Amino acid sequence: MKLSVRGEYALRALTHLGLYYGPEVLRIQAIADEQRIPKRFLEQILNELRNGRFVESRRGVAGGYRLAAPPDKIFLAAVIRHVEGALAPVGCVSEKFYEKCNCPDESRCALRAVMKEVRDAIAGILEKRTVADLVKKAVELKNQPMGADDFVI
Amino acid sequence: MKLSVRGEYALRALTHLGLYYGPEVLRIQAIADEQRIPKRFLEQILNELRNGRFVESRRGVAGGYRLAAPPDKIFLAAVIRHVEGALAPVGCVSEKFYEKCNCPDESRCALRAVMKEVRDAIAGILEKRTVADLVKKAVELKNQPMGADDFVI
DNA sequence: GAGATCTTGAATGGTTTCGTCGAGTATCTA
DNA sequence: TAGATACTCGACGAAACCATTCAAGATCTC
Repeated sequence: MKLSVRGEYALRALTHLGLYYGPEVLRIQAIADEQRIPKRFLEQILNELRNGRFVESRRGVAGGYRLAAPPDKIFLAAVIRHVEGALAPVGCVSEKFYEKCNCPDESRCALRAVMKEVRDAIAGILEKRTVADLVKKAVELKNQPMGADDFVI
Repeated sequence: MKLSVRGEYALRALTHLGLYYGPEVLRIQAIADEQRIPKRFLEQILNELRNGRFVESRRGVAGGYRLAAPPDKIFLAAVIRHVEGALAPVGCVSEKFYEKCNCPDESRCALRAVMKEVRDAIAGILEKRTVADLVKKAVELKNQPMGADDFVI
């Protein structure tokens, strides 16, 4: 039940932009270098995020991207839905990207109930979390000494 | 963040087998017909479930499949992990199918914390739910009148 | 022994994913 | 105004994956 690489890159790029949130823009090359994301692929992803109004861009010599809203207004659920579609593990319990499944009788599908539970749990987390949370965490982690083992939540 | 069709078919087949749990076996054709799953594909899936010891089989004229354990001992998390791998949305927070990601510094990855939260939520549900829960739900839904609207959890 | 059904390993075609490319457009600076 | 830089758009390609199928063999019951 994987988040796509595209989705992951989108979130990492937004986190990076969140770290530098302000009037200035960051160049794609800079984000790509820092986050080790292929530049041309990142171009495509940022363009899509611009379409979703998560970022805004400026062309030209001093061009680049920046967040289109404050980090605490950009919910992770919205980003993931925009970039890759439903959060729900099966289409028929998706509230925003409903897709009929092929089971014989959807109104009698036992699996649906459990999958709705999973969908609600995922949405419950991602609809609360924002880019600000990621930024805060990134700053925390940046400031902790090297060599720390796996952190715990 | 989709469950694959394979994973879904596996769970539906197990639910069906759970409905008829007992010493007798069900033929693949019967499960396929009832659940509208392509027979040859289902053969492959059941074989994999047999490898994971979720079902057992008997060959020959009276051949077929049945659950290898009581329905309330077959956890959905175990099934999904067997059939399609990690529950976690990103490999680097998977506890059972760890995969390094490509971010620059995993120990400083802000996204990991949120994705671990999501992983824990998904696992929290699926490690509690069993095939017995699906069977119980299936029986409930079967016994309710036609025409009922979307059920609620 | 025939027929029915599982078993194994491989194959196929379509789709998706990840990533790239070329050319165009816009903007800024010298 | 020209050149440089960076965004924008639409398309492309390889690889991987997914959903599904196939052929032949093994097993079991009647």
